[in-house]
Amino acid sequence: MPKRRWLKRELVIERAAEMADETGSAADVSLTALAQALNIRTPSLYNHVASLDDLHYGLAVFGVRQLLAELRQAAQGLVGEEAVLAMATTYRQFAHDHPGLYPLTVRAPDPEHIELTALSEEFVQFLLLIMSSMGLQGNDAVHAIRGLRAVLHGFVSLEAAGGYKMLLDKEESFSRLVAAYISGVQPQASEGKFQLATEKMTASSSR
Amino acid sequence: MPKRRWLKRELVIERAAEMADETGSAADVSLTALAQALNIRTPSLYNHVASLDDLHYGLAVFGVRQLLAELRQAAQGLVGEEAVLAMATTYRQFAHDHPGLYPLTVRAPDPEHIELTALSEEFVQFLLLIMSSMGLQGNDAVHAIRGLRAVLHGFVSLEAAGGYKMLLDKEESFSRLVAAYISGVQPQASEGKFQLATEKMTASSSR
DNA sequence: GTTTATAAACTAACTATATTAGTTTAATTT
DNA sequence: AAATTAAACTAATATAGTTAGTTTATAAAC
Repeated sequence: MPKRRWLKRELVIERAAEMADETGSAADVSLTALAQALNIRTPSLYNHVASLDDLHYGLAVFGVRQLLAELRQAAQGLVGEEAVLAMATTYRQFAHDHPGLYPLTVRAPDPEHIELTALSEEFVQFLLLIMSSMGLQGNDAVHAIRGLRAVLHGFVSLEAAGGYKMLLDKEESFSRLVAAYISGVQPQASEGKFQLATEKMTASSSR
Repeated sequence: MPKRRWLKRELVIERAAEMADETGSAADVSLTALAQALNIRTPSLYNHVASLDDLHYGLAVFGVRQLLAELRQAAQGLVGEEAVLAMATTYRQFAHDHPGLYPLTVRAPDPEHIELTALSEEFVQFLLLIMSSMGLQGNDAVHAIRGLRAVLHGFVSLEAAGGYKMLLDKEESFSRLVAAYISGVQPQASEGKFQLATEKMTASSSR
């Protein structure tokens, strides 16, 4: 029974990610179960992760990196509505394929966690680029990103929670939702496609 | 130290709800902590709840009932866009006021749980009524409900997750999102306000 | 090639949590 | 006043995360 040296943090997290996606939730990947899957004793895991929380953090990094990569690939070469639609479809697919990992990608990073914070920032920049191709810039673009993430996350997490039990086609609900949001967020045609990043004086007031 | 007889399930759940909203998560209301708050020993809780899961179920019922009541009151006497906006504001406020309870209101009920299932059905009926006042019926209305819940849940849960860290006003992001969704989901003016419940042939295709 | 150092495994033990079994007792009902 | 019931109790168990201290295979240094 040799003392292996090849077991790295990355492998631990990958295995945990697999297990989380198999069971559908990261919450029931216990250190005990993970250690068993890796053929080591539970306390040995602490050579690779500092705590259960740290494992979850590692899973979050792992998940966000993969999600961002897939979204980038999906939107590659596309602009405007097409880019948003492609991204939306891929986002939803990721949530379906990774029911355990996905929820961990949502929690905003503790500023102390530089790696995840940087990834989050990349994510925002990527979305800003897409919004720019939609003709949205400055504050408008930030509001639009917040809205888009809310739409996507809301739909896929309600789906995962078992909502939408009626027989009606969920894909159509999703595409209608995204379409409705896009059409509602698009700048007026009269303003020209590329406006400056100045704050628009819209009707919506803040309190 | 008398053996009290006044401690009922309802009181246990109310106290648990308070604690969940204080700490911000139902997950860290342990039976031990709850028992201490009620001045009883942990196993005594099992006279009122069957398990930790059952406690969470009780909290879900408690939360959904309260949420639905507040939404009904908010939408009272309003129709169309105004009703939707009032409901949206109240929904978000509920999530803010009840950070521990709110997430439990989202999980779709196990069909075995008749009480929660009935409440869920009530919820849908309430939303259908509002959609009807928006001129949406039949499948259109169901798609619209799914979308609206996604929008609301998505926004408030991202907010709770600590997203939206930029300085930009969150209230404005929210009102823009709801406004965008409403404008995108509204039936075309040319079709008349009350159309029949026939399926529209829209562009969106399902795969 | 032997020695040394290191990192990763191990065992043992502790704490906290949910849960079950069996007992006692106060409050209600007869 | 007696009998019943329900809600509290004590005691004990299983599982989870975690820490401390030890052993040992691998990698580095001589």
